[in-house]
Amino acid sequence: MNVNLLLSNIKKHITLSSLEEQYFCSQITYLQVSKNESVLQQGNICNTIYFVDSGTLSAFYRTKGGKESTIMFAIRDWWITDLYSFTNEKPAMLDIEAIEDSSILAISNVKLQLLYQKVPSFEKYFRILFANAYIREQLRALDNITFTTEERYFRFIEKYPQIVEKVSQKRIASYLGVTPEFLSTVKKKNKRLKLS
Amino acid sequence: MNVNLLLSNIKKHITLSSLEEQYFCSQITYLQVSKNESVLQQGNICNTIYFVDSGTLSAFYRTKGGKESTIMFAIRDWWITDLYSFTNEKPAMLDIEAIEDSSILAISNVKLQLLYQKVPSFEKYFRILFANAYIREQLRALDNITFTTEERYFRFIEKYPQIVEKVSQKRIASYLGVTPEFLSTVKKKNKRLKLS
DNA sequence: CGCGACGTTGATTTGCCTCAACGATTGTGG
DNA sequence: CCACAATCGTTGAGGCAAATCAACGTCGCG
Repeated sequence: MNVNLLLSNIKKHITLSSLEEQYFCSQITYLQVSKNESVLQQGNICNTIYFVDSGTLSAFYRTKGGKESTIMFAIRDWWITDLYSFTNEKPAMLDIEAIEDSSILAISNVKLQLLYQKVPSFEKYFRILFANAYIREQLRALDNITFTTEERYFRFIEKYPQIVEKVSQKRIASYLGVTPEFLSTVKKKNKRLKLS
Repeated sequence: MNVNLLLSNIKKHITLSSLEEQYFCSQITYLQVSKNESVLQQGNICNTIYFVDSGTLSAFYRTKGGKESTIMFAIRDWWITDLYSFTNEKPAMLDIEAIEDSSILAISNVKLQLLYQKVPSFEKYFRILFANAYIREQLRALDNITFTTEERYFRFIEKYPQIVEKVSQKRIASYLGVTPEFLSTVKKKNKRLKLS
């Protein structure tokens, strides 16, 4: 396992002594998941947070009708979990799956609580992470209630080009809350405009 | 000024020595705002976070077209700020206004950073707060992309009855991202259903 | 090779918006 | 304290955006 990416992510926000770094690494576990493999299923309690070292994961909600609503994508250098289930120890609403072969670092809830105690600067690290996640989601809500589908689509591909590379049109539609068919016509319309 | 509500909120998550508590209180400022008064205007840098001791505030985005998109409401016992502007020290996208006469406790960015240093358990407090805020916004995004307007309306009034008491229909529509007219017809339709 | 998922296109339907008009309520200046 | 203006919620007519359903070509995969 390779913790360099994760460590350099952490060091953007806090500094660790070499002892602390060592302790942290001893708490991390490594796992590889292949495309379409699941790391969390709706109904189970999510007791792990995942850091994507390589590959791409997606978290989504499966409605009774069988439709999927994508909550988030996680590419290289992103954390992902069902934070609701994780913090409240309630059954997960979300599924989390790899949408390509991926290498993942993981830390359990129990070990994270210990980590907070032994290395309090991780409180700061996750305080910053959650604040940023909150800001992102707030901006997403703003987009959802303010802009048309078309505008939201182009704002998305501008904001997350690295995700667009990795993820099918269908999943982007599911993230935006529209049908794949409609996304297709939006693209076509704008292609014509560009050419003329 | 009365800090009891805020202190009891904090003590749900962390414990403070009496010295720490005293220091914290010395950093807090008190302000009263009357209905329609603004505490933040789009374009200004937001360097304060606000805790609502009594009353109700709302944060919203004003589009070029003059439409307003409500990002959040803050009632008694809630924090509110433009966190994007606050953490990045960039011009605020949001306006924050009192929608009824309100009593507010405030702490500036500078003082908050000091507080983190002097009383590190506040890292934990805000870590938990931001995590919860993140979860809430994620669930909101899920609602936005998964459910119809009608379903979202009833989920909202069920989830936030205390907000519904305080806030006009127009603002709820603006929070849900629909027109007040349409919300009106949704209500009417369901009133008829209940009666029959 | 053949099956199944994906992206595309078109016809039809539906949800929601726009605009306009109206009473009811709130707020405000004389 | 009243008269007037302004805002809010409601209702209806008409239009547009997006969903649904169905059909088809393409590609990756077993």
